[in-house]
Amino acid sequence: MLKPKTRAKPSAKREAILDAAQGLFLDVGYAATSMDSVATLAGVSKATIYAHFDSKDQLFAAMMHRRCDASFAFVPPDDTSDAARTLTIIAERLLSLLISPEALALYRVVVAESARAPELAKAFYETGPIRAKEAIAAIVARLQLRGELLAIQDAMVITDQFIGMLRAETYHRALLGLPAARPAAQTIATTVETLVRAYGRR
Amino acid sequence: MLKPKTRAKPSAKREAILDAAQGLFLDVGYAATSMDSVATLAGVSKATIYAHFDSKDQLFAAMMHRRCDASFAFVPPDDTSDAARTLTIIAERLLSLLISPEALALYRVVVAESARAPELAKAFYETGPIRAKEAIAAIVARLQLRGELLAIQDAMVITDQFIGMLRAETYHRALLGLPAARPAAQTIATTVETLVRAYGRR
DNA sequence: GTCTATAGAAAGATAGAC
DNA sequence: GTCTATCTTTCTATAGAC
Repeated sequence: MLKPKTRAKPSAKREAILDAAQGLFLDVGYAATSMDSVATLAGVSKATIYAHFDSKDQLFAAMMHRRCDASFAFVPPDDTSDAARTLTIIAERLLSLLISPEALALYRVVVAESARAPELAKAFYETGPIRAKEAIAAIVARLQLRGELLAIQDAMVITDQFIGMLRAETYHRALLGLPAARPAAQTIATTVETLVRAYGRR
Repeated sequence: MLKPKTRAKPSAKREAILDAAQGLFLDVGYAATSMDSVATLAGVSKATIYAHFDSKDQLFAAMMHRRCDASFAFVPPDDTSDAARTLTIIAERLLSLLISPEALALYRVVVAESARAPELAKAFYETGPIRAKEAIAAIVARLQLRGELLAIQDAMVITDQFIGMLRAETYHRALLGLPAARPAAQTIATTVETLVRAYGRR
């Protein structure tokens, strides 16, 4: 048996358990989710859960990996347009990913558990945010090669600033469950403007 | 009796309870902190806690308010220097506040509980982040008045972008408990450079 | 205000039948 | 693999003495 238990072939009960665990972990958090409630929601017995997953921790980790794959699937756009147009499309796609209820809930619970389970936080970061970030940095680098953006700063740094400005207000408030102060479209527009002013073709 | 229980005069036992609650809530989270463990750590009986606080929720809220006052005391700098120098000092002070272990832990647990306790998240935001943000926006506005920064964009928007870029990588990784990818000083330097390139005097 | 003692419910995990 | 039943511990909150 080479594969670990948590990567076993999908079965109906196993998927039902993961679905239930996802709903509860993302809704009420790790500690407040009981294995009993997962069993009830999944329509199985608690013993069946332990037949598929060694512990509550491993169930949580399996749920997180499955959701990361689904929540951070960033689709890079064509980058044949000018900088402003390309960055705007990236911003729209990224922000709609980030402020989706599922992605927010996953981020909340991973942040909450990062002190208790550091390797989990690391796995999350490398399975989720880093992938989107590297995809965006590659596009920024190509914009620099084409002269659409000045190459006076590292593409990764510009990408970090890009994502940081996008997450500044809209995302921060959404993460705390507060109503938006500004429309997301406005945040996107001002972010792109600022980047183009700083790094756009002169 | 006008004042609510959670604002009663400080007593030795009450402070000990709050100290213990803070240590545990910030360390292991809300759900994983038991009233028993708070009592033991504070050196009091559990009944004494309930004599001072109506419930676990109210104990948490009292702890949060006390820590917000301590963790978000942003001291605005002189703003008689040029934009780059002023922004650098602000960035240094803000980032050292934000990535302090206490502020990170408080943010983690408030984010984690924001779905369960929305009014708590709101109180946190208004007692903590908003205060620092408005203090910074006021300085940005004065820099604009003095012509150190162009007034082509709202001071609040520039402030959001400023804070967003600062929190982008250093803070994001710190929040997840991951080692820093770059020194904070570098993030500060590139952030200030970008803002000055976009909004600095021509 | 502060304590001891405890009620009553619920937690994570397992034994053993099938 | 899946179930019922249960072990053992721990949880929030309270009763009642002082």
